[in-house]
Amino acid sequence: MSPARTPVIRIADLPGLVGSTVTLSGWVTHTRSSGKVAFVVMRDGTGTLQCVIVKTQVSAEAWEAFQALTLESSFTVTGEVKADARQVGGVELGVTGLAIIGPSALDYPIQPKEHGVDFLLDNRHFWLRSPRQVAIMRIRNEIEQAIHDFFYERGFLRVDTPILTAAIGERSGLFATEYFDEGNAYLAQTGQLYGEAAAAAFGKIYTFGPTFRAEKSKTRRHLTEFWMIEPEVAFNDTHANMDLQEDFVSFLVQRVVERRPAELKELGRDVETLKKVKTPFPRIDYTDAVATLQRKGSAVTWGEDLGAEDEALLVEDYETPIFICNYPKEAKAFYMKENPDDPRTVLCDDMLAPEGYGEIIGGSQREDDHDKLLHRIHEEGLPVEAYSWYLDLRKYGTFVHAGFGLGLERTVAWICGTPHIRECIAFPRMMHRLRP
RNA sequence: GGCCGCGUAGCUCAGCUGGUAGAGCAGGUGACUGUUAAUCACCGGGUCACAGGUUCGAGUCCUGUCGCGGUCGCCA
Repeated sequence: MSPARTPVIRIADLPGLVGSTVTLSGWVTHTRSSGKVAFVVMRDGTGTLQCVIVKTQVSAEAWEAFQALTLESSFTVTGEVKADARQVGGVELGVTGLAIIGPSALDYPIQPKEHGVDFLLDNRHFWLRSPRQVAIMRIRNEIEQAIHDFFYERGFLRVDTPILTAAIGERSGLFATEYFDEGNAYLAQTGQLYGEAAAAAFGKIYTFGPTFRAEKSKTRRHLTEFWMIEPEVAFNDTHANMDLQEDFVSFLVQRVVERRPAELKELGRDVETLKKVKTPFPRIDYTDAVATLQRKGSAVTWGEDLGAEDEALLVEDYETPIFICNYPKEAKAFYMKENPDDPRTVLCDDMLAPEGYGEIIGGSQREDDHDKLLHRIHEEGLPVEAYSWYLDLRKYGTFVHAGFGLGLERTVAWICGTPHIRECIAFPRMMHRLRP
């Protein structure tokens, strides 16, 4: 036998409850007092609510409880829901009772004023409570859900690939840790190679997980721990791969535009700009891109990877993301398939987001020829033993296949219009930031 | 790692060609019956990152150290 329970009411529920008396719990974001009338702004994660307390209409205990409320104290309040056009949700609460749950010490670090980003990140556990951060996290959540919906509806299988791996993947920095008698284990930089094995088992797969890069990158586009989504599709070539990428990214953007207008407004994001993100996205051959860049005054020469400045120059003429395809072999990873039309290049693409947000996707058709792949592994000086199972995929029923990796935080940053990627994950990990 | 910049009150910052520490916000006390980062009055609050140097005198100039940020490279 369990006792009768009343459902918990949240601030977001209140517009439908005008005229009724409700009890809510939450935290203080702000208090104001004019002597005998006082105002407390409560937040509960679903919204904010102004609670109006008139001294002559509440008990002495409730009035004293109000007096003792400090910023971020948790409290329970009872009152009548009243329509009030001046309020954000269109309602306020005429308080009849108020009790403190947990008082908040007077030195709560985040005040209703401007703070520096570094200070805010030191207090990330509190910063997350602010309306802007709540909006970013809700949009991130919307994007994550949309990713799962997109692939589920298309018959993809989600595969969770290992985070602890033997050295495999790309050449960039690895985080190492001792692993029993097996020597070092490394935190995964990509699930792709496992994704390729899974694609041969299930046809269409995607991974969704954390990845780790130990480079000492100090830019607004880098984290040491970030979340990556890596689809891999059997029998897709590089063209089908780009079709999937543009369908995917435009789906994510339109989903946020449709379902999260309030959050975009909170962030001051221009929705019209996002609405322009429709397929097809321009596909620019690397060789043509270099020519364009040289015409624009860049010093790049054929064979070099494109720098951040070059990418910005290319993107400035477009309102959608663009693809840069078929880079020189030397600039790209060993597993990318040689371009049969120009063996100096590989069948790959980078998707560059507009407005200077940079690369959000890197993709390629994979090398499916056993001997060519083995040759590339030798060329890169990689340990062949570590890749034996990966080579086996080409030995036992090799298959044309392609895939890509989407950086979640970069995508969230672009869609939200945030200046820095570090606001786009709850607890960012960077070179100089391991806590909170 | 290269280059550029920053470090002054709990927070955001000002502090000129060197002259002995400031504002706003936050906090405390009081006033106010409709405020939206309310307003008004009063109050407390500092090893000017650290260590040297120049100088009669250094927050300010010089050197070094530490910490941090931006940018580039690496990539998503």
